[in-house]
Amino acid sequence: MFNGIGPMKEDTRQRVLAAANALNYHPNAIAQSFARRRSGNLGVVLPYVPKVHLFSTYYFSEVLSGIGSAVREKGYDLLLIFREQNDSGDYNDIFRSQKVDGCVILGATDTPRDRRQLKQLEEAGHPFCLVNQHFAGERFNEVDADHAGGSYQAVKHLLKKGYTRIAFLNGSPEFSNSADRKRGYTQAMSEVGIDPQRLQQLYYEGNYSRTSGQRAAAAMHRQLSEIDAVFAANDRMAIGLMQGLRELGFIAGRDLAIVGYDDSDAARVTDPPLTTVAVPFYEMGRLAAEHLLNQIIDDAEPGGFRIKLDTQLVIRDSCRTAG
Amino acid sequence: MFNGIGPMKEDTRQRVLAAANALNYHPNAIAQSFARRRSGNLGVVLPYVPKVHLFSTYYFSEVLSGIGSAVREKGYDLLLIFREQNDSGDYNDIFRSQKVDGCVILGATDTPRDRRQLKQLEEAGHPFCLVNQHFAGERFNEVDADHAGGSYQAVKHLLKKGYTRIAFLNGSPEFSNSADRKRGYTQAMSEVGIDPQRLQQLYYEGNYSRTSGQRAAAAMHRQLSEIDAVFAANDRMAIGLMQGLRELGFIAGRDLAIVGYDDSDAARVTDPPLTTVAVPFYEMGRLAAEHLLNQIIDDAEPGGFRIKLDTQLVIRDSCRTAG
DNA sequence: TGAGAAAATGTACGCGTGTACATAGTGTGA
DNA sequence: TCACACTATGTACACGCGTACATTTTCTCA
Repeated sequence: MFNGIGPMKEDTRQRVLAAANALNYHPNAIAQSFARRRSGNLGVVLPYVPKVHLFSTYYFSEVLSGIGSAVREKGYDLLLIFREQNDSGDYNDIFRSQKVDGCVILGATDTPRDRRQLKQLEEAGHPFCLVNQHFAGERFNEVDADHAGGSYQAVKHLLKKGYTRIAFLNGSPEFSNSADRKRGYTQAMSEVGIDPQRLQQLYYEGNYSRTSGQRAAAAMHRQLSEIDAVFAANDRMAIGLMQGLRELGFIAGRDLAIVGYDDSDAARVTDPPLTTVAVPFYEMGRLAAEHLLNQIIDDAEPGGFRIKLDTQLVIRDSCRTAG
Repeated sequence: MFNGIGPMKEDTRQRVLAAANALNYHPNAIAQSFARRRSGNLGVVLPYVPKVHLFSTYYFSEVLSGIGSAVREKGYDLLLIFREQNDSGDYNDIFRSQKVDGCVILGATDTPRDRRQLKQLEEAGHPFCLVNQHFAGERFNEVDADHAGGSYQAVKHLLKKGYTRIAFLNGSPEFSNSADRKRGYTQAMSEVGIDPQRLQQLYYEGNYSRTSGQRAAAAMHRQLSEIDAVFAANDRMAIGLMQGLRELGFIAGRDLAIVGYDDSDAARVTDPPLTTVAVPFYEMGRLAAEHLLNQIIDDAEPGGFRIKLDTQLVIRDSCRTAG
């Protein structure tokens, strides 16, 4: 009735609208969904660990806002789906009940399990899009950021300032962007002739949490004489690291340089303010939802889409030591 | 068919289940919603200012996680609804399309406009619950925290440490919790005999953003000789204030004491760490969704519910000056 | 063993919309 | 003016499930 298919006499149109108004008629979205066999919902999948709240609030809320903005413009609604890690159920469950027409997936990991499940989704023809995650060898829809480039910039900056003994505190390796950052770091370091074996000594690993950064401080402390800078894979770890080191008597920005990653709100409020790499999370969410909905609604983007946005170094005081 | 109404022979039950499995049958959630005239969705309304991302990430993501946890347990889904401030459309629009059976409303303001719209919702019989907001004189469902008490504790703590010239940096007055905090502050100050007129001189107002805290620093600077402590209505403003003051040469925790509010992640990472008031946001979200769903699903809680949780002072270094 | 009650199962209809198709209307050119 | 094409409007059915109610079976107690 209001589907706008076929032209209509303007007069009739007005009369109907008036009547609808008079009767206080409002189309029932569920009945519409039912009839056109489409939910009008876009799912957003978030990793969910019971009791542990979102591990990176900044990242998720930015992406979510971006998705929300795109979704609103397309007249879709946004269904939030928390996915438990231990879930025996796979991504397909999300689509089974047909409550969503497509999914933006956040926090997918490049593990055999997730890979398999995503492949199943693809084979079942369910539209989805990965954000901030790249699956090499697959043709999944994805919106990623150039983390290799961002890391390269960050490390290059440290090198330019004269630091050479640059440790790398990476996050969980199951995320593709961890590998990306490692690549950027390695490239920058290799270019100035630092050999791979040395790089191994400079490598630390956390899990992107502040606590893991703090823990790394202790480990780093043992070889602190051989380190004059640290590049951390996200701001939270960088901040934890700063705190941990401070407790051991080492001040970031004075005794050694620290660079973070994400340019989260927190990076501005630390002491000293954190040099970091800005990632356009909002825009990434927006683009992911936009393109995915194009695909769903208009059958556009037949080949799918793989977008990679630029990152940008933001220089603050945490890398301004004597060096 | 699978509604579980009426008993069934166990044998039949098994056979049907087996068949369903064999045919890879999955009930269609939309058809179910349609038939039982219930969406199975709980809406969560977030204030949305285009281009400006969520103004208090910590608060929203905590509440959202809590809601998510309750919703999951009840077999409901979570529909995110961004509400533009200038929206001519009212809260009723959310229910018109019947995509949600109820709503948790975040960031409602105690303004005539919002009040009127909420009253309309109530009259229309649409279940909803306010979080972190109290409407005096109404019987709306709500889950609030004891902000008057929290503020009272905070200020009392400062007084006990010997500070008496305590300024109050409040947030936007249209939120009821701003008034609550003011009340707690005023009570604590009055109890030690500080007269109302003096309190007016000590009153500042921001809008809960970090920038507004930073701006307040300039204003405060003019009468800094008469201030030895500041109680800020949230952490973000407290942090902005600390930064602003630092630029003017005044260090929190050394030259004057600062207490924030929320116990957000950021409070732990500032220098010095921020004394603040912890609010159980996660629990609040959880309770709101839980009780609201009880009301919706089981017709429970006939009189509605009004819950108020305790807050707790968390003492860190930002209020440890000479005082 | 039979009648009546209770439990189990089967059946048909309705929910509110989209859509394909049938029908009525309008316009154009010979 | 008639035939034809094209456009506007009207109609009926399907979507996949819940549910009320009709029907059949089982059970109970006399």
